[in-house]
Amino acid sequence: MKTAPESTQEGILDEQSGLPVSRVLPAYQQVSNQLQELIMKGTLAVGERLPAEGEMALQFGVSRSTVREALRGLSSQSLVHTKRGVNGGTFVAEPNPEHVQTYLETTIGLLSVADVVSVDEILEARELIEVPSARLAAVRRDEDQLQRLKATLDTGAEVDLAADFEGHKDFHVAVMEASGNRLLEVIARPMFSVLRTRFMRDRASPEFGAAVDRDHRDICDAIAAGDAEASARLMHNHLERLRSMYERIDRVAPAEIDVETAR
Amino acid sequence: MKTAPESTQEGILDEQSGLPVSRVLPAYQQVSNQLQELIMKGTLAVGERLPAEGEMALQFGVSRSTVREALRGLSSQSLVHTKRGVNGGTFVAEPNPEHVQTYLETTIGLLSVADVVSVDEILEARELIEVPSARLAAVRRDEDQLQRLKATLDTGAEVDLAADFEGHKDFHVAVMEASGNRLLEVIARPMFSVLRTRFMRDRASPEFGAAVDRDHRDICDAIAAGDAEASARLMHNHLERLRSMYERIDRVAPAEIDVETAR
DNA sequence: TCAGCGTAAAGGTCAGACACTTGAGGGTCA
DNA sequence: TGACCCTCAAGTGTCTGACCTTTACGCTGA
Repeated sequence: MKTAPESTQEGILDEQSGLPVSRVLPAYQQVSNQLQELIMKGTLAVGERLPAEGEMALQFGVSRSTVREALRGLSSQSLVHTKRGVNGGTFVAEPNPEHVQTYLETTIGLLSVADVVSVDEILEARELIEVPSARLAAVRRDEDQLQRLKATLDTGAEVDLAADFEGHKDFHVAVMEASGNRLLEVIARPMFSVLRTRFMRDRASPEFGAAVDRDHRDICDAIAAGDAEASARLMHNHLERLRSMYERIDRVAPAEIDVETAR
Repeated sequence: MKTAPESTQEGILDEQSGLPVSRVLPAYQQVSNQLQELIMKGTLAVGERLPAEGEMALQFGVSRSTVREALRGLSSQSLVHTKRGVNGGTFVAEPNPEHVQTYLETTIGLLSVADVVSVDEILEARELIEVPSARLAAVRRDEDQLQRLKATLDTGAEVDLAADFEGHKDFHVAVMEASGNRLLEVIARPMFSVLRTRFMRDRASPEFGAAVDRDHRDICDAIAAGDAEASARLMHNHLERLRSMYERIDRVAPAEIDVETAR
């Protein structure tokens, strides 16, 4: 009988009619988990060097390959990074917002194409973050940030569509930098990128580009003037304009997009 | 001379006084990058099975270990998952918001302890997201969501401190669920968790706990009534109360925390 | 019909070897 | 003395080939 007591096992039947045990994990998982915990708890400090792969293999009682698989997982989460050569090794990585942004960009992108989150949700989230950002920027921006913000407008004769989109992004990034909250930037930037790559194929009309540009200048002026409410309001209007374009794109062929029809 | 022409190389000197080349990447990196791109482009569809490790090794012209290291990286980003046994293999994972939350939780936690982002910034970002969430929830919540929201308040006689914190979290999560924007939830939940683990050691006074509870009930009522502005306002006040406690904790010994002194 | 068992495909793990990278230290020559 | 080069060694990167473990599927026999 397979259903024999399995007596002295510490397990007791729980209410799910299964034993209160957890699934066996592969060795590389366990190694990875342990290391991650050490890093999170600060037992392994930022910048600290982990033992060499071979040494860790001994300590964990596994082969070097297993340790390496664990390390690959951690390094792809940017928790550690490795260096070759003498004095090389595996080091606890310093947390870097850019890594988070890269990760979020790919993930939100996937969530979007898989329709787990809709474009509408992204737009809404973006608005929730960017409107207050503009408000904060008006109050907090220093001279440097203001200059950088203005610089994103200096496209002048540039009418290249791709460059336009770039400038568009730069402007919004600059606003969030000026808001003085890096976390907001980390979160919002990936949303741009996703929207951008999702709609990049579509070419907005020159009129639309001009309208966007005008919006940007108005917002910039409001921020320069330190007018928080105007900044927020203008940013809101601007994002509404963009939203209507995106919605239009989702319904009709790209070529038909126009600032007029998008209303 | 080592500085010989290296003539026919396609490289031309760029303005950075370096060749326009990119750093040589380890094989596992290249494999990982290629696979990631295929997944992002949709060439490998969600749920699709990748070739067996040995087969990929042949196709990429590397050893199986190298392929495995690449796969570990992808799987720790939840881009793929593996199954053993017959009909096992590596499959393109379906995007799952929970994975993102887990990742963000660890990362924001690290950014916080490393002081790359301050607690203030997290609090501010949280407020920016949660206040509008409450406003949206008031308008959009369906009956189910409202019930779940109310359920988080039914702690009754429970005065357990840890459970209190749990309930606290559940309430806020329920509000964001009711807001109808999953992306917001994905972003905001990790922020709770970070704040929570960062301050869990500190025991707020019973008076403070009671005040929090009262806030929650008021917000819940406003949402139930569909009063968007009241919901937003109450949520704002609530978060201000929490903020003042956190700030207080950052300055004084945990034991001294009190709803009165926190003002 | 169905329980049980064998089988084979695929991932998981290991041991050992060699290649490649790179800083450090020492030696050489001007 | 100082600049340059060479060698060495530590450590990661990669490969090979073997064996273990898991698990769906299909066969077999009651």
